[in-house]
Amino acid sequence: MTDISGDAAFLKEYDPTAYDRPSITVDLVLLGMHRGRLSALLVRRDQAPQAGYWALPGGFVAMDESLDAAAARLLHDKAGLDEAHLEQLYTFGAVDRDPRMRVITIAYLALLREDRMAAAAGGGRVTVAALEGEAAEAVSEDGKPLPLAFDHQHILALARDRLRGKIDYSDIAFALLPDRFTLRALQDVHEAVLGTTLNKPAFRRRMLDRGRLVATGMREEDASHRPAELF
Amino acid sequence: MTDISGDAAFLKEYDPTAYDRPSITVDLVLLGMHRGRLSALLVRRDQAPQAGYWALPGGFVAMDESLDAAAARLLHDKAGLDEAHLEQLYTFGAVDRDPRMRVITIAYLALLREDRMAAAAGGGRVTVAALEGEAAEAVSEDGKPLPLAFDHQHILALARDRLRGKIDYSDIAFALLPDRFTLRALQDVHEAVLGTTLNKPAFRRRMLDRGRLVATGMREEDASHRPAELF
DNA sequence: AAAATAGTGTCTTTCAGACAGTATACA
DNA sequence: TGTATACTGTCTGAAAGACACTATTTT
Repeated sequence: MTDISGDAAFLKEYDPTAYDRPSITVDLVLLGMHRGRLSALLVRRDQAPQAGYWALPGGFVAMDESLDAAAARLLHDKAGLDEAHLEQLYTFGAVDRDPRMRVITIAYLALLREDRMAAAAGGGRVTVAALEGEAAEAVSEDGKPLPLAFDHQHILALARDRLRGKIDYSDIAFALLPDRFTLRALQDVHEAVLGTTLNKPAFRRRMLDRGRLVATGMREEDASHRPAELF
Repeated sequence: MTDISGDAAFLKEYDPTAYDRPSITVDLVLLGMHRGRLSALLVRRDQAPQAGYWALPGGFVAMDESLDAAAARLLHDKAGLDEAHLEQLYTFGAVDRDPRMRVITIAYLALLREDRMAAAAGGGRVTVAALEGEAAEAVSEDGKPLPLAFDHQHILALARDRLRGKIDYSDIAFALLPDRFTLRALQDVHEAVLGTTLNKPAFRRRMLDRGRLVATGMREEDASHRPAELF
């Protein structure tokens, strides 16, 4: 053992064009609230492999753009959004994950506000699927399970798990809500993401003690009572 | 907006060989305890760009191996190890991170036991560097800072942060210790990783209550008292 | 007035930090 | 016997869950 080093630096000096190289894509997991549930934006494939299956929107990485830039470009092109929480999720590189050729994809997690999700819901090849159960299975609005292409079901589950892991120590929940929202709405988002039910007073205390929320004096306009609004 | 889909599926039907593609490598961040401090294994570059600088061991991903397989192969070739904690860390894809060509690297975090770190320490082009401070700067055994090649300093810092984030809710600390160890040794590892000092009774309680440790009746052989051994 | 939901007060449990104490090895 | 370290008991304070209560709107 301890044969460290040796040939890597050597190989790196070779003419790069002499090697076969995998194709590199970026896939986006666009998550947001829709009809009270955590949902994802999916595109129906209409081409050769896995036609009819649903896939994450994605595209190739250009030679002159970084991975983050490629993800931002795709977010703009596919969802018309320039501002959204966007973070790298995980890189998937199984040899046969795409039957046509070797494709390595860097998955990005993007969080959308509810109105953006609703705006995209209508289109024919685009759908908004609720994520259900431990495997984050995609389910259409009328309750039917949607079959996912390639390893995208797996990617979806990982994105949901990442969101679950980060939601209660980071600010990402705010990315799923409009500028002003009620504490009840914030708690609904947490509950939908975690798939649990939370204690109301404890939730209020935690959120307010954290100091990230700012009370606007304004009230909600609706049926029953009216809550103070917060950043 | 909502122009989702459209050209990505279209592009994917093109002949893949028609596109330029980045080179794909896997880099390993090999972390372990050494002389009581969290340390990393580094290799000195002796070739053209950044010769003399220190780098993470790495290599190209073959067309017929997955990313995980490539990381495992590199771990075997470079450190002679077949069993170690190995997990994907992050993918780095800045356009100019390597001056020679476009290289995207998938960084993996590998955790080594202390004896493995010590075994590798001797070699000429290989060193074991302690990680210091907020930026996880690499420092040689005689206290000199080691300049890192490319964006490897950044990768190192991210690996250390990942370790910090996971150490107290996962079992990864055990990957840094031999099969049997004392609670004091386990606490030392936690403190070295976190860069803090921990409360002893509270630490004991947490670890024992977790139920992952199993007491062997055996005792340490040393100077003062002797602790029960675990896991 | 009734219903519904926002918002609060308080009790209890849990758990971490702090500190002091006891136990067992070696010199 | 003295020193060093493993190990434990207990107090205190912070925070979460549970539950009941008050407040303010609409119908």
